[in-house]
Amino acid sequence: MLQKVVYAFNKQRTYMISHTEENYLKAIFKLIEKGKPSASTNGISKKMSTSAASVTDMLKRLSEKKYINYEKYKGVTLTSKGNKVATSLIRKHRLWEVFLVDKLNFAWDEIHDIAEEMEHIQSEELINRLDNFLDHPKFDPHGDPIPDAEGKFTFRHSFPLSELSVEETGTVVGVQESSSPFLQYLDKIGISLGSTIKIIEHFDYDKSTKAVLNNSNTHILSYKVSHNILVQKS
Amino acid sequence: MLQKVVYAFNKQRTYMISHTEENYLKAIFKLIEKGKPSASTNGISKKMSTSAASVTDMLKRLSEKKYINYEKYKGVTLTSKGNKVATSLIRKHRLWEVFLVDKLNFAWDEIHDIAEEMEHIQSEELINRLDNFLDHPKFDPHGDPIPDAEGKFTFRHSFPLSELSVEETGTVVGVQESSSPFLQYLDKIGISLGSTIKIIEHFDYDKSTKAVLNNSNTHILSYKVSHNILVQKS
DNA sequence: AGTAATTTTTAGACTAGTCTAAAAATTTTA
DNA sequence: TAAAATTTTTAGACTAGTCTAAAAATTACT
Repeated sequence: MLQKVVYAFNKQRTYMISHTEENYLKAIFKLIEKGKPSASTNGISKKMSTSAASVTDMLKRLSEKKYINYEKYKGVTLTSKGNKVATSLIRKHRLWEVFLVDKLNFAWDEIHDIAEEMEHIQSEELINRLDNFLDHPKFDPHGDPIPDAEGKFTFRHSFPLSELSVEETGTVVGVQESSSPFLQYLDKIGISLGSTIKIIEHFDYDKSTKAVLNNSNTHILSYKVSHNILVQKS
Repeated sequence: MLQKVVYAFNKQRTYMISHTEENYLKAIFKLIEKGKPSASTNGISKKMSTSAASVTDMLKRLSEKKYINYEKYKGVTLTSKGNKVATSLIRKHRLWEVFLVDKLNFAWDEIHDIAEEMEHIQSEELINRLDNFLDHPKFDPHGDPIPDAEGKFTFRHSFPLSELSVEETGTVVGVQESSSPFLQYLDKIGISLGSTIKIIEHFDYDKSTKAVLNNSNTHILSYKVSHNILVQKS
């Protein structure tokens, strides 16, 4: 009984958000970002590679701590407190990615896992100095927007290459997937941020696309590829 | 029973050293570094701010995993495997400290806690690129040597200012304590790495020292201060 | 609307790390 | 060298995070 009291005291005294809690909040943020009004237990479970039971456990904790709005069997949304944590984590992640590419010359397919660890370093001062050191970048090496210290994202209209019309030319401004195999494939065929792509033809049969890259080579791109490349009309 | 088997399997499959285990190894390294032949449970407990019981628990685990040589009631030493982990951690810590000061312009009293988190980022490639980016520094902002990728430290003969003889002049090459209050005190009286200090007198009574800093101001330094400043004869 | 399928939650177990209190071993001291 | 002091270990509890299996709730489908 005495022990219980002591533990309760320590809990209050040393209260801090854990890496795991942060990761769950980021996962929820990303699920909702994709347009859905709320995140489901199974959706979070998939994104986090944990069991649904673990997710339910964590949702209870996060709700208790006011990071999320949660009612049993209904989906979850972030409170403004939770949103702040998630946005800050994304800011850190993307700034570190810029650091890794711009300063340490990593390739864009090597940085995700490292940034995944670095985003948990707890120091606002550090991140603001880093932001300054990197000249306040607005987008990371995959073209994703970097929120500012207040959590505001720079909006940029872009859409998948698969939706660009025949005869039109687009400029690559981002990718929807950050996996090494995908990015290495883009490297191999010469696509990077800033590349121009002109659509020759969309094939209905398998949704593949014939396109001219950087005014030189012609390639057939599968739907899986064209759908994950984000462009702006140019 | 079935569960037990599954857990054992996962344990093997996902084996990685934890942050906590790393921190204990570093603590043991630092205790032994100070000249003692082995580290005691109480010594580790003090350095880690955990109970002696927790230390004993951890020693069993670390021994099981071959990071330390441990016999009940005897002190512990690091195996070469454990030494490698500790040295690598110190390398990471000190390189990040250089980054924080040289690139992000932090003061030397603000960096310890941040580096304490950054040292756990797991990527040899990252550290080697960082080392390169920083031009292979041999000492960190507190004057401590940075081991190279093979774990070798650059040796430099230095000793506490309190042991410098009267009339002799020394150059500050390091500090034995990294706490903010101590480093800020040094800032205030104008002592940094490279400063010169000439001893005027050592007072036996309280072991304080009268000295001339950088050929200008004369100060009385307490033993606590002079003992934590490392110098070379100049 | 009622059953089937799916999703979510609960129950209970496990690990890594932590603690306090008490027991055991070692070291110090008279 | 025997008692006292100190150190170390054990015993048992607690939290955060994880799991599987089973129960409960919701959604989908005749």
